[in-house]
Amino acid sequence: MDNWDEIRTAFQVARLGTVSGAAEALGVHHATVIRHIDALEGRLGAKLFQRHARGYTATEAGQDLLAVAGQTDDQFTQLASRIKGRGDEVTGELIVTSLGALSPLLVPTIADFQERHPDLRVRLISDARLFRLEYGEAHVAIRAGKLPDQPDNIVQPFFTQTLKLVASKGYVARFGPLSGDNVGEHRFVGSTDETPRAPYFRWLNETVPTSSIYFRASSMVAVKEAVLAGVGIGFVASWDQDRTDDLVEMLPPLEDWTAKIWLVTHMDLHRTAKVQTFVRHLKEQVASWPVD
Amino acid sequence: MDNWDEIRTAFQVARLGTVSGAAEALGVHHATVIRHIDALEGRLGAKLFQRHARGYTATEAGQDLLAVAGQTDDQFTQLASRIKGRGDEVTGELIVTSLGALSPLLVPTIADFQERHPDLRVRLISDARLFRLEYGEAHVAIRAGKLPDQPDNIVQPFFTQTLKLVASKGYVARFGPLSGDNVGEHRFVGSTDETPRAPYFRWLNETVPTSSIYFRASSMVAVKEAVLAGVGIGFVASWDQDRTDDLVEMLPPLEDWTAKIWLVTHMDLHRTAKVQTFVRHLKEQVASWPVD
DNA sequence: TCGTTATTGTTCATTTACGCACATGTAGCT
DNA sequence: AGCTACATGTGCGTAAATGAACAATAACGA
Repeated sequence: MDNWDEIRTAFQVARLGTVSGAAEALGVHHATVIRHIDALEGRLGAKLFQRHARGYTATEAGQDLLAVAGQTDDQFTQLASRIKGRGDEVTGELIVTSLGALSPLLVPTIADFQERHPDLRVRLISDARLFRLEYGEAHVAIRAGKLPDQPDNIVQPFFTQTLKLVASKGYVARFGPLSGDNVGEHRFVGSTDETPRAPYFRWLNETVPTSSIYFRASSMVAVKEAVLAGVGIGFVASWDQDRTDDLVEMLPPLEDWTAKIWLVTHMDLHRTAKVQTFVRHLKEQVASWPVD
Repeated sequence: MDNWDEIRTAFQVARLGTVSGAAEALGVHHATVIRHIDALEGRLGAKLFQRHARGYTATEAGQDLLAVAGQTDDQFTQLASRIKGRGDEVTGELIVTSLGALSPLLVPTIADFQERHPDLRVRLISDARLFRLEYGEAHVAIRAGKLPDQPDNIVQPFFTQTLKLVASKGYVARFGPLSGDNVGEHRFVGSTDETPRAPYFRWLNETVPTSSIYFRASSMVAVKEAVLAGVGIGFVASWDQDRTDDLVEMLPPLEDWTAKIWLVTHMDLHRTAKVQTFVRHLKEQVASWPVD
């Protein structure tokens, strides 16, 4: 049963009773309708209609087709309106992938968004591996660093995160302050990555001898916990430092210690209302984030 | 949502995940598949798939289409097998139109046929007006006289009915026998039709003065009843005369008093198993009819 | 790291399907 | 009877959809 268009043509003929009427309804020439019917009947090896001067009368097979194709027509019409409508409404599932460290900022914002759109189910995923927007793994990604130029991705600046080199009060009480010439006497918390992309970790690698890095973690959450535990001196986002009064700044901030955070969407989904609305909401809410 | 073929193409892409796979499944070139998808998405104003090097991933809209078109595909497949299969089985409805007078012979034969095919519903219709096979009003028609040459009708001889000019015993006791020269003294039963097509009624019109026809009826059933009631002399089928011993033959049979009975089917339905089986059954059973 | 394979995407020639015009036939109405 | 309106059916030229070939890119494995 290949060629669904011929079924659709036969459906209109069965429904209207004439080739001419079906042709008008379908917006094609009546010769085309006749050809479709002939081809379909030939392929099925059965007559769908009895032909006469007043029109086409459906046989039992034709009436069967009428019933089946009628349902199909309804379902396709509903499908089309669903698809057309879905682009304008914020429902279904929204998949956001983000740096795990941003969760404390992101989750309340998402919760607020969900408050405004109760029908929206949200999945917030954070993982070591990169989720690929072009495979449909997520609708919106929040990423750091300048991304490899994925041509189908739409990248826009979200905010700039300032990091501070901090340590716990307990650490300072034990090891003292940090200055330009006593680096070797201090303990640091760094990244597990040998060649980190983040500029502050690269600054750490260049400035601090490997032997002074006593703790390595793969996530910024773990880094912060290590610093809080007094393991050593490490980088913590400025907004994250503000959430506790146990962390003291060990050096004045440098230019390199800023991380641009990007908002990434896939081209195909970017203009949908769901993504658009969420992105707009993120940009509005970021103004109230303590990130500058 | 016009162009169901594009939906079918999109369905295969959503199902298989790649354009190439869909193209192979559909038996078309992959360029065609891409064009269908692009056209469909353009018309819907929404993306059905996210394109990447590994294939096409269905968006929510594409998954919706996959579900709907999957059902459609199943239904169409079932429809096709039903239509193909239906031609080979004797089920559903069989509509037979016949001369009302033949019912006593026809009904037992149809009942026997129905015994062999229990799933068959039968409608036997007899009416003054002609039921038209080309409008699907009946599958099989049993008709008398040579029909106007309907090109789409398949006409085959069924049997030849011999009529006899008879009267009731009561009539004979009262009016005496009929001979060539006492026609004017007798009473006759004729047709309501001014110019009857049946040759025996035309013989009656030519031989008997109009004033001698005391009873006119439109159906042969009524004619027979009138004759039985002693109203006059009339034509009754020979097999019908045999069913009672109250009717006596008034004149020896003439050549003109035979009526050819035809079996008529429509071209489009003639080769279906239902019609074929029924026609074969009729021809087998007519041998046991008392019509010669 | 470099082929290999399996994808998508684009251009151009060709086939196929379409629309047009005309013929034909039927039903209904004056 | 004849006229009108509406239906199916058919041949032909054209436009649109298709297929083939090629390009490009990404994932995979040795």
